[in-house]
Amino acid sequence: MLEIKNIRNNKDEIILNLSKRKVNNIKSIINDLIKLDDKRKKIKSLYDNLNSQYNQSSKEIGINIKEGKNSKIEDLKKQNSVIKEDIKKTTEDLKLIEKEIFDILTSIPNVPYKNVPQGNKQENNEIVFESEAIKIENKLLPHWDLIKKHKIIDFELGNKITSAGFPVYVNKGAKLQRALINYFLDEAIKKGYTEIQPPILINENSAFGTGQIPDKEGQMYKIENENLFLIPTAEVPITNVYQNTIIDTNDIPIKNVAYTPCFRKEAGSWGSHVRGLNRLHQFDKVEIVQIVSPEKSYSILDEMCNYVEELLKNLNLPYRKIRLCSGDLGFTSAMTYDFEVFSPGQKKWLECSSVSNFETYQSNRANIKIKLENRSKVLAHTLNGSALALPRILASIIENYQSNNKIKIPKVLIPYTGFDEI
RNA sequence: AGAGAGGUGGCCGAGUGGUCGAAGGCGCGCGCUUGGAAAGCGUGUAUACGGAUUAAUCUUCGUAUCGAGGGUUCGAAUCCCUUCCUCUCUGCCA
Repeated sequence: MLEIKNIRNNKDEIILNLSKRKVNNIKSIINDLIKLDDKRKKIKSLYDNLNSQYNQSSKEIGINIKEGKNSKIEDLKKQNSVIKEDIKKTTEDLKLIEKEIFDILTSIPNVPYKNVPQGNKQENNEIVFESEAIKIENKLLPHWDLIKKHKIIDFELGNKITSAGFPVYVNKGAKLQRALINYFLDEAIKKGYTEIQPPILINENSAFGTGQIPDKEGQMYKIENENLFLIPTAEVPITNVYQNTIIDTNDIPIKNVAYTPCFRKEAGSWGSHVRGLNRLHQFDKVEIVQIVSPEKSYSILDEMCNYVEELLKNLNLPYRKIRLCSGDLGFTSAMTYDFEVFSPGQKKWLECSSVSNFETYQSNRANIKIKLENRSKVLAHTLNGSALALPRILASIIENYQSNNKIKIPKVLIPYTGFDEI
């Protein structure tokens, strides 16, 4: 959620950058918002003054009771009963306008960073890097055929015990999955991230804090009668660990990593692009999260991207790095890089990581601040990235490492799998 | 799940209707002291919003907040209701 103060101070810049997104009438929305806020300030002043008067009278009544001046007391009480009516009315007005402002603020997406390319189409995304040596051989099988052939993932079994989109990893498939998780966790720890094992159910407050609700509520599985959601990503619990905290500047940056399963309804998804491991309702992901000071967040975004790239290089998978255009940018993100691995069996790119800077959009909702040396507090910048999401990495490994009747295991994973081929 | 107890500032803890945003202690910051440190002394130490001030921070005044929400009262940390959470005992269970 944007800060109203920031909107007031940098109105033109915000309108300019927000208009890169497909938000209708952004200029008039912002202008109306500022008018509403002006009104709010006036009402707040009135409210404060009335309460001040009321408190003063109440104090005087107390003093008069002690001194036994009964005649004055009745006058003061009468006076207060009049003020009380005004306070009631003003309180209602204040609540109403605060709600109105809040609703507008939560409906505005994050402001794209200045160097986010503008556009609403896929081709407006900027390919920052693309691996060369990509195998395009017709004999290469898609991963769903290889999976069946080698019996490492069973989709029908998942259908039986749950429903579509919940595969069962079997035998070496399960071991490979576990190897990837451990490898990703260990690498992140080497880079200074602290491992966290969070709950995979979150409450409404946490879902609001990172921006899943109200915007993406329909994408999450909700637990009936509990007001809890299954996490769509570890970003939610990990970032919300710091909700309502003021972090000392010496404890910045905060770097956390977590492995969790992730659950997404993916409502409206259908067709060939959901085949095999391409899109699942439950999948595993290792997520890195940083909470940093505002002036450093973009260099940290680069640092996180470099880390993700390093993983992809170590796995020796063809990949590309994409700077998302304004139209593809997530609601809460100011700037996002996507990483895609190549699937030679499908002859297409698969998104396997998304690294984003949310600037203060999440920290304003979740109330995460940094206390600076001079005792002032600023909203922190939050960032997160998949490092990495498993299924498409797995698909890419299976397809890229296929040969004859085998699938080789990437070198870096062998210590984790204990076998070098499937 | 049943019975009981309880939720107060970074932490501990006092406060059962009146000037209480809250005693006292610990911790931490700053200053004095010291060759340096400890001790000692002094002083400061919540958050949000609004006003004044500022480039901004700081500062200052006002308002709100003692788990959350509502109620009683001129006045609520204190009384009442609802709700969430924690602890102890009993039950169940990986």
